[in-house]
Amino acid sequence: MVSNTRDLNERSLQLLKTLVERYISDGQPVGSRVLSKDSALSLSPATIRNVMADLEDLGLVHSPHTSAGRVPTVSGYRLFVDSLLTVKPLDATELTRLHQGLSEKEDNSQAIGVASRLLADLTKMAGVVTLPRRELVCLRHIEFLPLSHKRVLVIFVTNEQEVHNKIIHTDKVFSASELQQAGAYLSAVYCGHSLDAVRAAVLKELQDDQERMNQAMLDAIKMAQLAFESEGEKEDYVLTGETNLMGFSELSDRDHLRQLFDAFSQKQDVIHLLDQSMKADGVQIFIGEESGYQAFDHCSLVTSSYSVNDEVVGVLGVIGPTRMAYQKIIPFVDVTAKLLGAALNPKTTAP
Amino acid sequence: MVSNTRDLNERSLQLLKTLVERYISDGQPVGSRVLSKDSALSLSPATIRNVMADLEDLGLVHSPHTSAGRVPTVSGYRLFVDSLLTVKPLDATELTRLHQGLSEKEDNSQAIGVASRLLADLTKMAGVVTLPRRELVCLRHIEFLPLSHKRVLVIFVTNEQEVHNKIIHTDKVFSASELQQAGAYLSAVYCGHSLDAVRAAVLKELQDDQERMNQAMLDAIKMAQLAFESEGEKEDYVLTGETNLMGFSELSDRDHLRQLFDAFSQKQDVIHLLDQSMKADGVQIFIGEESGYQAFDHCSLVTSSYSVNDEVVGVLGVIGPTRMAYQKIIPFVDVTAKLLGAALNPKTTAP
DNA sequence: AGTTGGCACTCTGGTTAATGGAGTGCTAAC
DNA sequence: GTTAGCACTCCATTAACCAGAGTGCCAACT
Repeated sequence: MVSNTRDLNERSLQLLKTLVERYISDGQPVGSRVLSKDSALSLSPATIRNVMADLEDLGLVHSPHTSAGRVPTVSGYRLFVDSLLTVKPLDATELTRLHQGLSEKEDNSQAIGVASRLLADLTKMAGVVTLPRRELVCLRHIEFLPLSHKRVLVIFVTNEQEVHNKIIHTDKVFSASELQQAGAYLSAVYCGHSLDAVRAAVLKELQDDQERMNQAMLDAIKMAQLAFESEGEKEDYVLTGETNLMGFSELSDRDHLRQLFDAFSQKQDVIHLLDQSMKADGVQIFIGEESGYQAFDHCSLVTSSYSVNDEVVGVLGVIGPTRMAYQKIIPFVDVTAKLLGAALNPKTTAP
Repeated sequence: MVSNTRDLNERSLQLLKTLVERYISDGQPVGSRVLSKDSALSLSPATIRNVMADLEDLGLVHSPHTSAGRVPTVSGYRLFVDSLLTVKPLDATELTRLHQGLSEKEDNSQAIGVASRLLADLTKMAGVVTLPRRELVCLRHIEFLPLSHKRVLVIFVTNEQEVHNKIIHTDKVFSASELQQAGAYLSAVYCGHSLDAVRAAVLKELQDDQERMNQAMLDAIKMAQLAFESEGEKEDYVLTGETNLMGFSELSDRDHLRQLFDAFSQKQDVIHLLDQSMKADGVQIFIGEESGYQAFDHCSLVTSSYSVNDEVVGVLGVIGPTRMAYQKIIPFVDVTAKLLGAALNPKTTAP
């Protein structure tokens, strides 16, 4: 079961490679005869059958039934993408479409949407892009509006133009003008800092001795604390082209499909998965069950983190059947990530 | 092909009714024998066959093949829901769940989401709720923030706590304080008016002689015009439980399913359809092809508009296979709409 | 020792035929 | 107008069969 490159000679690897390539393009179990013709090696089908038996022992390929050809297993795909695969450069039309779509957008969230759509349209699979991380984003403006029942509406703007809002509950009733002052004060003090930094600073203020602050400042700080606490949880993503997945026979089973779409609408599992690939940079791949989520058992996920100002802020990727053209998808996801990073307006730098 | 109640005697209608009910509950074409037993009328299967032949001539039922029972056609369903159906009252547990879920929410958009989920969960089909109409909503606060390149970020708050934002392009560059003044001015003048009213007032100002306004006021008005123009287009809805639809055998065809889900993600057809039912109040039903959208050919849509302060502000409904339990769904959608209307915080009344 | 041709064997997928069941339409009798 | 009876049609399931594809293994070859 150990699938290590060292266990196998050059020839076996070569054969595994052509087998995977062939299976990816045809979708049919591939037998010894076609493999014999397909591979550069000139070997008879019989020899190839011997090799196949070895590969099967190693758990790299699998035969659906006695007289079918072989199909790559998850480990087979893994070995393929890790050490065998030769990436295909993007073709020109795809590249131009990417460039066109992702040239400077005036609106970041628009760029996210476009990226997701491009991923889906060009790969004919599902495209997913996470929204850029909040913590790394910097505060530009904040204000408060009074609501009824000791509730306050917080509106804050980050980066160039992203508007967020939240309702907080306060201890006492504030007048509109008090709230306005608080907003002005906080805007003045914290503009240009990242949300992370603001959160930290606010906490520190609250712990420090509060002698030197007047009541209004203290109230403002308290509200800021409420506004920004646990603001990190609302991660989200834009998913496009889910319906493309319904076309694939390997996913067309009703139950699988349903599990998958359920996962999409509950979002949680997908977010976890994407989060994982945020840590590593560069392209990351989850093949079939590797993801650990049952819903994705028959899917693969090719992701790449994207960065603004050399800082990883999000992840994007493609979801499709395990049998996907990794040679093309991998570079494709890679450059899309880079282009998206470039397209996003850099955050206004902190003073 | 004319399916008019007058063309048919009581007995035929009675039989059609039991046929539809039976088909709804079983999903099998219903034959003369079962119908003979099911109906209160004591008629022999042979007699029933005669009646069925009549109903078939009228286009109310249809036989999948020579020796299958009958299945209601779209007109059959239509006649059923229009004149034959006896509504089933909601059962207690459903009612309590609705009440619980839709008791006063602090956040309107939260209530919308809950309503959608309840519709989906309790019917085991897909639930949809449109966001409340913007035009009827009243302005509470507006302000402007400068962006680069003559762009301005508009943030406005409507009703109690809904925050909207938009980027507009201005003729000249404004400073932050100019923009702040403009916001303050507009907020002061137009707060409490509906967006519709504001839009109208702004236009009027621009057409009137502008002598009595200073430049700053004029700029403010112009920006308001930009901010509110064509703001009506962004209609949207919350759809839940789409995946429930994958369970129905009549929709499980890959192509149909895909069309349907495509329609869901493109939204526009669904919006059109929902818009239509916004006009009529009370429950509205689209059966199969009646909707006019191919994607919904095998679906039915039961909707009801919901109102706040006696004004229709949105629509909600359930999407499922044509063969759905209309007797239950109709009252269900009806009360959900009423409860949602009640749950939504009434808009702050205009002065 | 590795490679190859040959051959028996297995499994699939499609086609055909046969059978039973369900339900109809029609006719003739009530 | 209603009903029983009957012939007929169509579907679904099962079994049988066949051709095709591909394997595994053995014995022969290099």
